[in-house]
Order: sequence, then C-alpha cells, then structure tokens
Amino acid sequence: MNAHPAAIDLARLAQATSPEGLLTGFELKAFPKGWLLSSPDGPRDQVFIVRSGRLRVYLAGENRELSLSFLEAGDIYTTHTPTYVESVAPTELWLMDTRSFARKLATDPSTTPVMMRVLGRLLSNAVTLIEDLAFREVPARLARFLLGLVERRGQAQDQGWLIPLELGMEDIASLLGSTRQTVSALINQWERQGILQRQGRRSLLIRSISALEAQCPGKP
Amino acid sequence: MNAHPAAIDLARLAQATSPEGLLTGFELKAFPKGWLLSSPDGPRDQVFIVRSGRLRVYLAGENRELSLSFLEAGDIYTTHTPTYVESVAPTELWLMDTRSFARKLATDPSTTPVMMRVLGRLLSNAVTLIEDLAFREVPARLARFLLGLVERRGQAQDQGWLIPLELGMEDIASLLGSTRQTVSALINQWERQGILQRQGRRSLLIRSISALEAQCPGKP
DNA sequence: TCCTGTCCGTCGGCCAGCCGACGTTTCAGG
DNA sequence: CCTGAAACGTCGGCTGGCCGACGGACAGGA
Repeated sequence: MNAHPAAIDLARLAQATSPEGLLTGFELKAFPKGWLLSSPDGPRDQVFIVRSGRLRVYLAGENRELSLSFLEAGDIYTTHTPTYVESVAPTELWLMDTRSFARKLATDPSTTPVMMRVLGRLLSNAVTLIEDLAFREVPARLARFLLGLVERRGQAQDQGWLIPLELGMEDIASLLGSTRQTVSALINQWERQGILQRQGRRSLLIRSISALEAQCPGKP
Repeated sequence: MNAHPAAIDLARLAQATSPEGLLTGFELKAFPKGWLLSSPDGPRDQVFIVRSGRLRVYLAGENRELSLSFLEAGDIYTTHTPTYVESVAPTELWLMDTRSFARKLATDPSTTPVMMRVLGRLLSNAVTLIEDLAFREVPARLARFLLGLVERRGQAQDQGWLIPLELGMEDIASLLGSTRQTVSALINQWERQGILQRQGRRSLLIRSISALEAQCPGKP
C-alpha cells in the first residue's frame, strides 16, 4: 500500500547521467505526463528504476480503479505483474527488458539482493492490501493510511501533526479500494468530531493520533 | 490464488533423500498435521521446499480466515511475507534460513532464476486475488475457481467435465474470501439451473463451461 | 443398530458502503 | 474581477453478502 519500495540509496544512484555500476545495461528514457507504460494485456517484460517524476501503478475493473502504489525517484519496479503503470507527471526511467536483466542477474550476483528486497517489499505490500480488502472496513483503512502519512511526512505542531495531502479525495479512495463519497464523508465526520482538521485544500492537521488508532482493530 | 508455483521440476528434485545440487544447504524436517510453521508475529526468516504433504498459507482477521494458497510437493515458499503457514497433513520440508539462502544466491547464481520465477508467481497470484476482492463479486470468483479446476484437473465425460473436490464448502469459501453459506447457496442454485451437478461428496460434474464463463465479467 | 460429530442447505434479518444526483466551494486563466 | 471546470459535501435509495440459527444428511465408533 505504501509507496517507496527500496528507496534507500537507489534514489541517489538513479541520478547518474550514464548507466554505470548497478545501472549497467539500463537505458534512460523520458515520458510525458499521462503515458501508459504498461498494461495487463500488453507485453510485460521490463524492469525499470525511476530517475525522476511520478508513476501510478493500478488495477482496473469494469468501472473502477484501484491504485496499488505511487512510484517516485529511486523506486524500482517490474512489469511482470498484470498491472497498469502510468506516468502522472513527466518522468525519466532507467529501462531494461527482463531477459537481459535475468542474464545480468546470472552473471553479476551483486544485483540479486537488491532485487530480492524489492520483490519482497512488493509482496508484503500486496499481502497487506489483501488483508485490508478482506478483513478491514473503510474507516480502518483510511485511518491507517493517514497514520502512515503522519509517520512518513508528518510535521509536529502544537495543535497536532500536519501532513501534506498531494492527493485528492478521489485518489485516496482509489488507493483504499473505496469511493470518493465514502472517503469524503468519513473525513468530514472526523473533522466534526475534532479528530482532525482541514488546513487548506492540500494539507491536513491530525489532532488526535490515538483516536485514529482506535479506528484500527488490533494493530500495535 | 492457484497453488503450484514452479512445480515444474522441483517436485521430482525434492524427492531426493540427501541435500544435493540445488538442495545443497537445505535441511530436511518433518511436521505432523496441524503444525503452525510460521505466523505474522513470529520470526519470518525461512525458505522451504515441500518434499511431501500439504500446507495451507493464509491470513487471519478478527473472526475470519482467507486462504492464499495450498502448497504441495515441489512448491517453494518463503516466510518473508506476513502470513500464517500451517500443515494440513503430515509434511516433509527442505528448510533453510533466509540469511544462508541469500549467501547461497550470491555465490551460486544458478539458483536465482528459480527464485525469481517463484516470487513472480507469488506476486501474480497476489495481484489476481486483489483484483478479485476489489472488483469481482462472489459468483464470479467461484466460477473462476471452478473453471481453474476444470483446466488443471478436469476429466472429460460425455455429460461434461468431472472435477475432484478435495475441499469442503468452508475451505472453498475461505479461498474466495467469502462464507460457507454464500458458496453453498451459489452451488446449489447452479445445480438447479443445470450448470453443474454434484457427484457424491467429493466431486463435481460441470455440465456447461460456457454458463460458468458467463458469470465472469470480461475474461477471455 | 443407535449415537455423535461433522458437514451441508436454507432462511430472514441486517448493514456497510456503492451509486446517482445535485448543490457548493475552490481556483486558474482570461 | 468574472467564469467555467474541477473538486468537494451530502443525501437517499438500494443491494450484496455476512451472520446467526436450525434442521437434515452422512459418516465412523461402539
């Protein structure tokens, strides 16, 4: 659910201008905003590392979409999985097809641990999402989402924690597998209860962490 | 959702009695039926290959369980993910901790492709399950489950396809993220409609593949 | 043969949350 | 300072499917 798989040192590494070291064999390409890089039907044979920009990984049903993750600089991904990948901002990628990548792995074992960590991260995220969809209700998912933001990007204030909100209601709903209306209603209800407070359109002030935690059944 | 990740040649390889070749470094262990091998809370640092028996991989919520997969001879798995793993029959495993395994991967690149395939398979299954939970309703999931069985284990008959059903209603429901009652009601409804037919307690005769396919929105 | 445990079929009540609809707020570009 | 489009807030109706409950069917044990 959370983005940032293995953003550790790759973010800096990916800033290179020529493919050296771990990047050997990758090819730099740029994409405009709104470009569909991969779909479940199309070929699924690429590995890439994000140099800059922003991508959305999502699934699509009849008349709904479920975002799995947003990828940013330093994130690595493979189109092995039947998902859609779309740039939501101008984006630069280090690209490589999986066949070459497999060869690279076979000859250069130092790449393996990175790849394993990435795949492990992806799997963990997927499992967490499955748990959410199967067991938890929307309020719990939204609460966990907000708590995650506090943890990763929250700024302490005397009134509580300020978190940036670069996503609209619609986008959040899509990340949670819910709808705009439900998410909107929940946030406004919580605001009325004093749990949080809107701070302009693009940020949120969390006034009571514990009240949000109370919405999540059984999470330490 | 479907079991059998990389059952290709591993099933035979795992029959060995001493750890040679790919099995180098693994340790053979036996478990009785009903043994909990791993849980989201406990240590999650093992890789194993099933030599014989049967394991269930599942998630647990407040008062429900969701089975992710059943593992059988030749299947490989890692407890990296926060899931429960339990033996549902007496089981023999080739075990190894992830640290040693990482070292093995670094020194013996031939293991890497196997591992990548396995992880890829796990990811694909996870994504498919997410799609099901997020977009499809229970009838569609059940229909796809049955169609999968026909494809993998169906025996042609003049009346239709006979499929073995070694799982009870409860187990099937757990695989689909639904309940015993709902699944039972659906199957009996389909029986009344002549789509399928019970054949004793442990097998099912599918009379109309196309009727089942009609239950799945948009799947070629 | 009966008894007892396990599984299956079916019903009615109930509710989370999806959907459509419509009004209101926000904001960028003229 | 307008203005149109995009995003947000809120309402009511509707329904898939969960839950509890209960009775029947089919074992295996004694």
